[in-house]
Amino acid sequence: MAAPNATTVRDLRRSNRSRALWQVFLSGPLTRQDIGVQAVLSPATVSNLVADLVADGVIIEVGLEDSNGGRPRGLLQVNPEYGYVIGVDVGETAFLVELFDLGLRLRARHVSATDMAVLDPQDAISHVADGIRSVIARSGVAERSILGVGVAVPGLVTRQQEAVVHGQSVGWEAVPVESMLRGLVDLPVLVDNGAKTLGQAEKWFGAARGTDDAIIVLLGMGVGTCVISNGEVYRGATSSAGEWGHTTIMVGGRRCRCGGRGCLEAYVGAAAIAARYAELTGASYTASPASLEGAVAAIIASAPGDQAASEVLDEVVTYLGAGIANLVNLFNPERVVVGGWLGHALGAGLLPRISEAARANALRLPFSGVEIVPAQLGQDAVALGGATLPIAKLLSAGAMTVPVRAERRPAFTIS
Amino acid sequence: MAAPNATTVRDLRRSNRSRALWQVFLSGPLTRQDIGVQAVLSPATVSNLVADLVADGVIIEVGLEDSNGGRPRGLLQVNPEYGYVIGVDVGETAFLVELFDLGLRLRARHVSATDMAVLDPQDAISHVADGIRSVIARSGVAERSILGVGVAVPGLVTRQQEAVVHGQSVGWEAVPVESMLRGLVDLPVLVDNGAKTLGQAEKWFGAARGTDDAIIVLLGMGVGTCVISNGEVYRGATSSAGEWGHTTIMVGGRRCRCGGRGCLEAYVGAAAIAARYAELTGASYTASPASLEGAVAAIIASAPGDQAASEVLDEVVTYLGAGIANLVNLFNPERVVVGGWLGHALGAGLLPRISEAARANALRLPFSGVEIVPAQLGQDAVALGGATLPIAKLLSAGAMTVPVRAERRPAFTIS
DNA sequence: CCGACTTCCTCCATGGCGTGAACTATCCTA
DNA sequence: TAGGATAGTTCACGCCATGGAGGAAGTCGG
Repeated sequence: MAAPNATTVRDLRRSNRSRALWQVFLSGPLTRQDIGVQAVLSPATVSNLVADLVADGVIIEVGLEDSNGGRPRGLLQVNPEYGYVIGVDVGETAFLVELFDLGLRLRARHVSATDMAVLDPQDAISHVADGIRSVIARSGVAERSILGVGVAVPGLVTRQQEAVVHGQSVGWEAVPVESMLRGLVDLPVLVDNGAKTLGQAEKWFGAARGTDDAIIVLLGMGVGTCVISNGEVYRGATSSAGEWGHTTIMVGGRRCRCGGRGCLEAYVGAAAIAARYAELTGASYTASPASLEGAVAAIIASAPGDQAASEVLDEVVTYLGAGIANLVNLFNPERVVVGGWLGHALGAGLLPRISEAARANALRLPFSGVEIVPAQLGQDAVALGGATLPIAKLLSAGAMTVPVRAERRPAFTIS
Repeated sequence: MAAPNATTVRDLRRSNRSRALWQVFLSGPLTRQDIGVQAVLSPATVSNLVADLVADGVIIEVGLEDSNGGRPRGLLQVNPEYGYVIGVDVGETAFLVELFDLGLRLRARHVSATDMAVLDPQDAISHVADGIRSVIARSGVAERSILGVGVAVPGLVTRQQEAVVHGQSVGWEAVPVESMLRGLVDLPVLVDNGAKTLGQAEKWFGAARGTDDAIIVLLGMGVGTCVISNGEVYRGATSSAGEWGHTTIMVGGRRCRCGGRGCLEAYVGAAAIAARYAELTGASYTASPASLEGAVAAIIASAPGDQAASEVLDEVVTYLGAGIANLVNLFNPERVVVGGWLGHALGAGLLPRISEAARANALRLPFSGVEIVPAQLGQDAVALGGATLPIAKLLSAGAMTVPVRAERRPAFTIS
């Protein structure tokens, strides 16, 4: 994970520290020997690094492993009290701000119901800042021990210098969330797309754990993915990779809210399901994001007996299967995780059928190496995912206080 | 490019050697200063490394840069005579074997027309081996100075221990090309999918040069891609990523030779174009791979006046645009390169329309950062791409004779 | 032709690093 | 309580990149 391209012996040290630390964080508690094996470091080096890390308070020794005739192995873990992180979920109907320790135990939470439709970006950000101040106060944690804030937002996030959010669904056009928030709270701020943070949470703690090539599919109002490649979130050139919902699955097909035709989301998105059901039953349909979840749940529940409902779901299975097959063909993952509130609702009973539909549409070979599984974390893990952003930064830096030393040149790029 | 995850100071040396060498190879001739800037190394280190590399004969000093009042800068280049590589294109109708020096200058070529349909894998491989022996003999190069053979094959390539080829279009089922060929020629053998080798060639020397996130789209009988991510070929879990031709673009659509329905290839593949034209004109159509290229060229040429032809091409533009848009949404590249023989044929006149169709189907933001350009290398670059495989291996190893030292443990993986 | 100057490159002392081998710590068993 | 086993630490060693000093190789003006 994030091998910090080392060129000097000092970089090497940091790189090794980082490797050891990642291991302990993700699969701790671990013995020194485990670290050596997993991070490919000699016992002497591990001992040396661990001593440093313990001295810095980043990791702590928690108990001993039982021995059978020899000195017992010490168990090492990241020190939960080393620092704290804040994760923010900027949702379309509510803001969720959560403060965690480094063990990802929730220490404080702040929820504010809001309607993004009537909130301009400036107001939204100041609500977020209020939430941040609130969880800090409530948790009683010293502000200087907070490592950073990770903000998950709906919509595309691009980064030239700072993260800028383009939230089509909430009417945000090039909102520089990162710098705006930095002006309100004096903490490191990291911004990323909600699907990507949730995906990272599933990768670290959920159904994508232990996989280096996975795709987390998120179904809800919108339809998105988080692609994990080589153990890291795949971003592409401007960090907007994984936009699956508006890929064309039916040329010239149904109209989509994005203005296009035949987008996947126009067939398997929550709004599409409700609209299609209404169309079949002749019911008058008024889309309201708030009631959508109940409406879709009702359709799924009534499917066994209800002709229209089961027809709608058949269609969802078909299109979703084709869409997942496309992902399998293009990305060749070893696991596809189906999540999002709609994913959970469908997954319970329909996953085998979706899987079968994917098999029918995918190439045999890539499909044979993939497993399709339900997500393990709920929608509330978006904020947790946000909190992973500053943690990833910490771990990749090896939890070293950055030495003040001018970078020689820009980053490493070929031609 | 391939930062060899260093953990010891020796690894560090090799890593830095590798960085310098990659730079010189890809953007040489270069001065020592250039290397320092691009690879982020101090002048002293560059000097040191270069001295080593020159002593090993890997790079050579070629001329001096003009000075204006100071010692002139020496220009460094990879020594073309340091070693030789062989690239093999296992095509469906011919085998092409080419021997290059490290400057990628062609030194010898061997072509053998063959019909894969009537050739079993064992025979095919022995033809390839003959070709390899032939180019070695013809070039007069000492066998021990040959660094390796890179073989580009049609079909999927998976690698557990050794590369195994699954070539649906040529009827190959799990053929262990790597070990078979290794039994016949005493050289390092590397096997990869033809689209990926061509893509790597475009990335190193062609239209994808200088980009870290690109997609090379290959149109011909089949429809495939090579995805470049972070400057390297994206492979996925089992190295079969990028299978674009059989992604569904039209649920329940036209039948495809893969057995599925609505695959992209069934709309924009060469066979589909010819078949569709025949259907519209009522002509009897007999698909023959050999005549296909001419038939499609004729359709394209006659399009301005021919109603049926222009209708067929309109359709191709529409579907291809949607397909490319899907790639842009999912991978967020900064460049899409359109190649393959059909790509060249279409590209000449239709690229603007294809581009426009892609724009119409892609999300605004990712599309705004992408340029769609024609490929610069022809289909014969598949063998050249094969030759890049052993070169990549050489460069990533820093052209160091591998020290015989037991690896401590498996590779670096998280949890 | 010669010195002054400029720029590039190399050499060297220094501080860091990971490593194997020797050594110490800590437990179990008898 | 001694002996054995396993875990962890210390230390000398060899290797590395680096800044600074100094050598190399040109240009330019006289």
